[in-house]
Amino acid sequence: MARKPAIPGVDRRQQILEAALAVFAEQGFDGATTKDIAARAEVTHGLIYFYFDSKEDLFLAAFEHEAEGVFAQVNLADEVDDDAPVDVTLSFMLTRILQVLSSPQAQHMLQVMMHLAAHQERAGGPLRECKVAMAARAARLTDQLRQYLDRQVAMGRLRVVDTQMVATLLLGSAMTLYRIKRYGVADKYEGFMASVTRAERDESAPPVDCGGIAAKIANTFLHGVLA
Amino acid sequence: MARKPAIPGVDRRQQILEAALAVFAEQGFDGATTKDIAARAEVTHGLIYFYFDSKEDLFLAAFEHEAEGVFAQVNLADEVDDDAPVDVTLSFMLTRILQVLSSPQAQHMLQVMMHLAAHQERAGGPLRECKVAMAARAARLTDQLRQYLDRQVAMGRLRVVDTQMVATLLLGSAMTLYRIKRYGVADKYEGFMASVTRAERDESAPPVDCGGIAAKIANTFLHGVLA
Amino acid sequence: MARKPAIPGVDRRQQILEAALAVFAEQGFDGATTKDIAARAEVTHGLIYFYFDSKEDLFLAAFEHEAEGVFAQVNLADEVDDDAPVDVTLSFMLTRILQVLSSPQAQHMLQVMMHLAAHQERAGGPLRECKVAMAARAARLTDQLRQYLDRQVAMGRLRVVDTQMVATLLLGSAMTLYRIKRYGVADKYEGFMASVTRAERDESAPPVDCGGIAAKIANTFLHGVLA
Amino acid sequence: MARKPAIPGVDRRQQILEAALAVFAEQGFDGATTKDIAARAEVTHGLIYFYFDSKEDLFLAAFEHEAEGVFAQVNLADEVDDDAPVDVTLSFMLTRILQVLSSPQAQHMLQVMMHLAAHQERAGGPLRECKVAMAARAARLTDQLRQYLDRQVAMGRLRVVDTQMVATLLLGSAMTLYRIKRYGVADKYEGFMASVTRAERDESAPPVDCGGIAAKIANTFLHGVLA
DNA sequence: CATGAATGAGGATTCATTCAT
DNA sequence: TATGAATGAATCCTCATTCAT
Repeated sequence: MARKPAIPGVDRRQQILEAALAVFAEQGFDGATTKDIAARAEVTHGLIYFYFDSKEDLFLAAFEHEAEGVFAQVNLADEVDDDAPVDVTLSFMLTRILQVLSSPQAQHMLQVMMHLAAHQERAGGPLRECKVAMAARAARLTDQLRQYLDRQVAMGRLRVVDTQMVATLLLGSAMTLYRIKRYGVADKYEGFMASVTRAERDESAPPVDCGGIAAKIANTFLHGVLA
Repeated sequence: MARKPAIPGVDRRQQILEAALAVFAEQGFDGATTKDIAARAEVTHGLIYFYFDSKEDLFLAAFEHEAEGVFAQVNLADEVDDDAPVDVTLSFMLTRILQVLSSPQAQHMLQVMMHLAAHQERAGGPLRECKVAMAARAARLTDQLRQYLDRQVAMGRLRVVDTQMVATLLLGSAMTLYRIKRYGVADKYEGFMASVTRAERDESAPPVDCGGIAAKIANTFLHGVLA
Repeated sequence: MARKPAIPGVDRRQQILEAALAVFAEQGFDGATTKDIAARAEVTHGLIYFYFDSKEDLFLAAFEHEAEGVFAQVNLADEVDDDAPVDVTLSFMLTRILQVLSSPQAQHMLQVMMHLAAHQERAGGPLRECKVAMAARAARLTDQLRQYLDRQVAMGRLRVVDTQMVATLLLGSAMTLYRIKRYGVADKYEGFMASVTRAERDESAPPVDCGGIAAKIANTFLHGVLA
Repeated sequence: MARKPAIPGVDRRQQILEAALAVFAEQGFDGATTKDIAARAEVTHGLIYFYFDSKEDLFLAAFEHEAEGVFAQVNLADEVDDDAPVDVTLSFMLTRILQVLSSPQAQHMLQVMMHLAAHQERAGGPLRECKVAMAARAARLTDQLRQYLDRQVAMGRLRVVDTQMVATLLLGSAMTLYRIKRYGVADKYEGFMASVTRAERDESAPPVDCGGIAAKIANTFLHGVLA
């Protein structure tokens, strides 16, 4: 895991990849410059083109590089006990996801995803495959959660609802709260759009209580808010 | 060479503003070029600088121009009947919001907001005030919803929960489902991130059933999913 | 002499001419913008092109407009008394010239002349005639002074010298000292190039003692500095 | 497309610097275009920005680059013999200065100085430091000459006069005559302003007789013109 | 006369990309 | 591998100039 080895010949490619993800996260694809990336990687500008064919190529590589690692860690299917109480299992799943998304690497990736999501035209190019790949990975997560819900419905533990929708809302809610906890403006501005509006640089933000968020969400969705 | 004020009723400034919002929505601030905007507005490149001082100025103007109009239409507080059944009122509120967000203008604005949300560094400049202004507007919505929830809790119609969080989740969920219905990839890729990953150009997309979405969300949050 | 009459219809052309000279004086031909000139003249940008064909045309007009007036005031030939003592006459002539150059109008003109003098290529265009016209006017001054010197040499009051050169040096010295007194950096930087290096905006500079400068120069040139 | 470091001995930066000085000399700061400079340097437009941050940066670099070299060659103090006859020493000093100013590099520099001198507003920016630096260098020259004069006054060889003024006039006169000899319009237009009005491109102008000019000036100032 | 909107060419600057070394 | 110089297209912006009203 030698990072930035100063000693030449070691993994410059790696350095570039990491720097690129960071810069793309902050500035977006268009806003990022290859020179910035080189500087961040402590590498000469030209070297980028030894390892990568183009800015786009670099973007793809940097993104997939991290995406692979991050998503490999989340596999809801393997660890689920269908017989455990629903609230426990649900909390557990959401906690797991939030924990993975909390890693610094995942942070950059999520940020890049937001840029990707915002773009339209540009995505007509090769960046599109990136979006599709992401969507697939995301879909896998939702699917696993939905399948769990389906089984619980079959077991009579949950009432008959649109499980696809519920799975989607559960995961979306987790993301929303996570972003607010991490970047959210204190009290006033917390809101559904705050999630979209706050994304400031604050690497040193306090760790988020993943378990707590997960539990609150699970409780709300399971019991509802009616008296 | 003063040309085409031929069409006298047409306000060039307006055309530029609208074209700008559309292009910024598609490409983001960095990706958009003033030339593209001019072309879209069917205006010469130079004219932009007659009306606006800079690309940034144009961005701000275009954004605020629309934001004002859009948010003015959503005022949850005025139309709420505290005595009506909770599910009716809640559905009504969410429907209202979704309807407003469905307008083409709002679409562009939302897209731009996503770009804004994704950026970090760039926001250090004058674009930041834009984000802050947005956050404030968004917060107002959440607040109104939360206050309604608070009153219902006081009336004993809802159990005691974190109303701020619930309000946030309700609005966030509405947004998520809306995006999926409108842009979502059919079955497979619908997922919590699909909301973030799909945002293709499809002006001719079928109208979204705002009332339906609202009702489903209200039902889920109110009653929970337990059997 | 109604200046800037606010009441429309009056001499807008005049206003523009004056503003143009001032701006050209400060910024040079290339540095000046027609918009700046319009603003200074409190006139709309477009109006300039009603009165003048082009920036160049305006430059020429503004320059000649003032040059005519200024140079008309200096006519050394008419007022010279060949029989008066040389030092008196010489002082008188130099004083006269310096006084004329002290007027605000002349200041702008001189400044513009410096810009003109500095340019080469550009002068290949129509600005060249401007330079030539100036040179002719300047030459007339030198000639008149030289003719006076020639007559004094013939009268045996001056020794036989290169009168053309002396005339040139006398006028050049007057200019040099004038500029230093008016714009010069206090003590340290006064120098032969200071004349070329200092030309700051200071409309409110104290009036220069034209007579004093003239007397000192006359004395120096007449008697020399040897003990 | 890295091309022509083919000619390895040629320093591109140097080429640009020289081309810049030449173009700035001809056109002034505003009139010069970076494209012109690039063309003159036989370099692509973009390369300028590899070596310099901006047009202004380039201007400063080009100017100081040459100024340093030129002024280093003129050091009146070192070579003066206080005991030699005044006319000899004075002629020597002026000759020295004129010779240095005759070099092609110095020519460009002087031209640029004239542009600088003519400007006011623009100088409010970073170009101002340029002017100040120049003024200081010029002042050094005058000082050295004045100190020599002071010593001669103390030795009783010169009468008591305003040595600062005389030094200034001597140097100014040298400059004036030099310019006239080099660029002056034949007979008619030679005059005190011709110095300011003529500055045409004529690289192939005949060499100026520095010694002759110097001698004539020294003679005039020392003995005066009275019979 | 006067205005202000409109135009288009050009200017400084940036940036992805290439290539000799 | 690695460097850094070099390229040229594209970008944002300015400005002289024009013209309908």
